[in-house]
Amino acid sequence: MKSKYTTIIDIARQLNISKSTVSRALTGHPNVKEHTRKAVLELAATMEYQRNSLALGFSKHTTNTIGIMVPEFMSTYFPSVIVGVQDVMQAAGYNVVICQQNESYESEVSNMKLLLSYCVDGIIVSHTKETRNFDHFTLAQRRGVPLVFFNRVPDDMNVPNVVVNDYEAAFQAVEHLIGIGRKRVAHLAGPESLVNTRQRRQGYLDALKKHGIPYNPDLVLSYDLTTEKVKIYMKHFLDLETPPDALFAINDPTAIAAMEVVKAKGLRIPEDIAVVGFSNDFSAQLVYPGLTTVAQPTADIGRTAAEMLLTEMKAKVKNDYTIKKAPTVQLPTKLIIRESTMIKGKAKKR
Amino acid sequence: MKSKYTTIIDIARQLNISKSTVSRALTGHPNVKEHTRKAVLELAATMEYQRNSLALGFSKHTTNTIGIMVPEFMSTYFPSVIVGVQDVMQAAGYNVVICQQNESYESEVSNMKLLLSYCVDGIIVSHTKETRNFDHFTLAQRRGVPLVFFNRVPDDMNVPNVVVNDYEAAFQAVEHLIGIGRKRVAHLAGPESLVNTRQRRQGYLDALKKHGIPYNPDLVLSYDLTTEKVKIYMKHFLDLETPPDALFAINDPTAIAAMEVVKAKGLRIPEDIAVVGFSNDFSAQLVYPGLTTVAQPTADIGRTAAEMLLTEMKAKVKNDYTIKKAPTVQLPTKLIIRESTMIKGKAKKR
DNA sequence: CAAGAAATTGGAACCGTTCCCACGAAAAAA
DNA sequence: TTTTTTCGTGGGAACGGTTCCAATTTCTTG
Repeated sequence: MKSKYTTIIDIARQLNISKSTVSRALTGHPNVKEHTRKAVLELAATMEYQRNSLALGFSKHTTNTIGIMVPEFMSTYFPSVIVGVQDVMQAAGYNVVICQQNESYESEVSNMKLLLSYCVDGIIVSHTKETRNFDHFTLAQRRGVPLVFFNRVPDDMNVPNVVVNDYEAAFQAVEHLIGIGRKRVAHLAGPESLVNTRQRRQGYLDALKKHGIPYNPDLVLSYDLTTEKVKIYMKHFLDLETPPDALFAINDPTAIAAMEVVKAKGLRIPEDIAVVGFSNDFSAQLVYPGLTTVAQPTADIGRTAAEMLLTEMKAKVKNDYTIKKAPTVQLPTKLIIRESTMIKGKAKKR
Repeated sequence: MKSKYTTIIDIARQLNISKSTVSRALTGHPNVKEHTRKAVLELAATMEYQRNSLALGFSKHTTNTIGIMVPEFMSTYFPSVIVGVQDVMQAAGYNVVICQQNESYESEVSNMKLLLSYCVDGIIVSHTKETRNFDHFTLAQRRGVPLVFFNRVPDDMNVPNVVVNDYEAAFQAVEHLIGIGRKRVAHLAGPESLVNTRQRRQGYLDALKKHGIPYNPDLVLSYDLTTEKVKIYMKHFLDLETPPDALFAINDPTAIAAMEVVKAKGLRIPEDIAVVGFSNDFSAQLVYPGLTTVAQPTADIGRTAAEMLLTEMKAKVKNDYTIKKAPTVQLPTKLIIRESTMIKGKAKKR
């Protein structure tokens, strides 16, 4: 009665048998007499025995648990990916613990060390916007803990990852804006540290080029993804001598915050300025007018990343991606056209 | 070189000292010679030593980690509470792992056992809509692991919890609807299993009673919080011989889904039917027209729950809530009035 | 019925860390 | 100088479970 929980030793003592036998009975080892097994299982149930995963993980160095690290989860993007991951992992008998970094590099490093020190069997990661040093990721690899990245992938690391074609999607989005007759397309880009930022901007640039629209540096701003900055930058755009007639935003929260500024200034969307976002957050369909955006298959991204991680974990000999090419899966996106880019007459009634 | 990570034994061997001394040096025990300490810390750094938390937790039966269990996180409510929890817990030096149940009772039970088997030091919980059996919670208590509930609190358990006054908030919300002249206020309630459902409904009923509006059972429906059901029930309301002129919804996603139905039927909000939600999700301000709703101090709820849990964990002698009253904190709500209940003329321009 | 095979069980090692106890050396007090 | 503290260190138990190996029991089979 010294501790509040039951151990196999308690059970062994009560039944007057050895803890080895109790362990065998509980884990379903075949070489246990039916009579004994039944006695053990019954007593375990009445004593509310529950296996101590710490002890087990400690001795076996594997925990049947994976971690998922996301930079934030106030938009629906990451939660929805997580649900996809849990889906596959639960079916495969793994537990999933979630770590949320609040876009803080410090949190990312400490959470990575937390997961490693708890001997998780694998980690799915999308890094923060502050992350420029990837030592904590290579540390995991050196420890033999498989990593799979999604969405935000460190571009100078050769790691398994699941992404969408940001370049192509951005290209299409901007081409759509040009297609409805816009010539002065602004771009609110994300932080330079994210590979998405660079690829989406390249898509933007190349779409302009293809359609013979000269690149105007005044219409492109990188920012840190905070709402205050969107407002400042969007006001700046609108105060230009010849303001933009369209905006391609790095993501939906950016687009929505920008739309607020446009509406506050009394301008009309899409007549005065058309807007396109990215990711098809839940809010994109709610905002007025409905936001045209690039839909990402979020749940599929999660499921695919989970399956990829399962493959990595099952590899008897750990794959060494310093010498061989890491697997990459690219999932399709889809441009969802809503009122924020629908020219008059074509607009759906609401 | 047999295993991929460094242990204190490796360090001890290399320096030709005992593992006890290494342990002391690493944990900052005062009785270690400065020279020795320096040597250990240096070697630990170059060997990338990292403490095995499993071993530590296993021997000390405490892990400096707390768990938080939420039923879902596709709305902004739970993520925002979690951020509040992390805020306080990180400052207090605790790690936070998040478990998401997808509103599944099974997940809840298995995640609870997962957290217990990993010896977390405490758990913050909001239970799923399916949860009717609370054995997995009492199990935690019997193990001596403190629990703090928020939002959804099991009502026949005496447990520390952080809530808002659902009754009062609902009462005010419905009174507001009556105040703008509505007589036929419908209520889309949640599942009977949630205490919020019952309290908000009681607030609804009492507000009607206070203003002499007879209760009409046709205008109240409980449902399971799935989007499909909202559509069916809302259509049902609108097809009544004398349909409602206002709706009080159990939460914002419900209100927003209901608004879709209203708009699809060509009815105007708020002219034909005014709508009030609950919780002030991020989407409440985005939807058109803006949704009147009861704001909850989500981050504060998280912070308060975290502080309450810290108190519970620090209690030398575990509080036994079978004999004494558990602490409860009730935080204030605020009715946010937006276009969905603004009668003509008063409506803000958009 | 005895010998060998198979089934069942007990004993002990192991996993990494902390912590208590003991011991010698050095420092302080007598 | 001798005694008492203090300091720094080493040794070993403990934590809970699995697993290998050996020992014991039970079952086959000649």
